[in-house]
Amino acid sequence: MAKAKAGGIAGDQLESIIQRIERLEEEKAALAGDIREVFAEAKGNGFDTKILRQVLKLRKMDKADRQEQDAILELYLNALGMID
Amino acid sequence: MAKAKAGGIAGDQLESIIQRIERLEEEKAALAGDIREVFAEAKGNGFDTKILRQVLKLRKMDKADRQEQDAILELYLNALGMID
Amino acid sequence: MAKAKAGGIAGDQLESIIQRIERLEEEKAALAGDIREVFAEAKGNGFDTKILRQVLKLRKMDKADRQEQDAILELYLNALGMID
Amino acid sequence: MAKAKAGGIAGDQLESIIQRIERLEEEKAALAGDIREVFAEAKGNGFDTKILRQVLKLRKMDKADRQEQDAILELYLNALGMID
DNA sequence: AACGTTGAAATAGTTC
DNA sequence: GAACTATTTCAACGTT
Repeated sequence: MAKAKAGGIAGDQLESIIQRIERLEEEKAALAGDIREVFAEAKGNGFDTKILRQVLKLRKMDKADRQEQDAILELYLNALGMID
Repeated sequence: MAKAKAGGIAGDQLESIIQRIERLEEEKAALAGDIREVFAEAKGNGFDTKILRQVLKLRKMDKADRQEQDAILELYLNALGMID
Repeated sequence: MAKAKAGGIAGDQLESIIQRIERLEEEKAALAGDIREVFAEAKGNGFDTKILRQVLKLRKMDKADRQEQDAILELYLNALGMID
Repeated sequence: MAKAKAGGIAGDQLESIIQRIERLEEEKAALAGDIREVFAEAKGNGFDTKILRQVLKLRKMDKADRQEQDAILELYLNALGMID
């Protein structure tokens, strides 16, 4: 009900939420721009961006894979009553 | 060898590039997390996140095309129980 | 009215497209149901669905990882002028 | 040991479960591919896939809530150049 | 039964 | 402008 009338508290809250998110998204977009620049620079130095992306992707997957391995190990140990 | 760099100086460069990008992506991911938090908080305060996203989207489009603004506004007012 | 000038070729085509997709989606939904059943049955036999899902996920990631590895290898070989 | 099955008969069961699910998921993925093809074909015939998806979505909702139908209809007719 | 989490689907953006 | 990739959105699942 608090939010029933416009211009009320809910209106202020809404405005605040929107602004905070828009601010964060600006920063995020700026970082995306920085990343693009690094790629462009790398390309200028003769690196193949496609390969670069593939390397990055693989490293990310490896990391995720390791985390999965740990998670499943823990899950099994847990199921066997060996931890927790 | 100019094209497909490997080893030596190029190896150092490659490492640097990878690290810089991974660092920037971490920061980007952190911001994405912050944004998620704001949404979660808003939700906790009774806002409908789906509609919030529509509002954000519309505001972004605005610079280019304001046409759907009335529709989304009505949608949001409706969600807030301000109009039937 | 809809197909207003309906009866036109576009109307027929549209109808056909919609129906084909809806049919395929029904089949897809049926498969999703089958999968759910297998999980339920497994659970009934004492298996932990969470672990099951984790195993499935890991197997999928392993496969994807292998594909990535192949892709990057090819990319490198290509960059070195060793294939194609 | 009943809870956390491993080895022997349970191992066979586990393998069977995993295989059945992976098989079903393959079929599901194949259907998703078929659907994508239909969309691609429709696109080739001049249909707007985005609007097609909206139509599908609306038809699905219909059983529960027909409210937005008019809007999407106008949208689609417009896309087909039948109005405005 | 709502909540957060996670996986799939869709859209947007980028590159060639 | 077509294909590919990245991001965002949506829906399902398990959890509390």
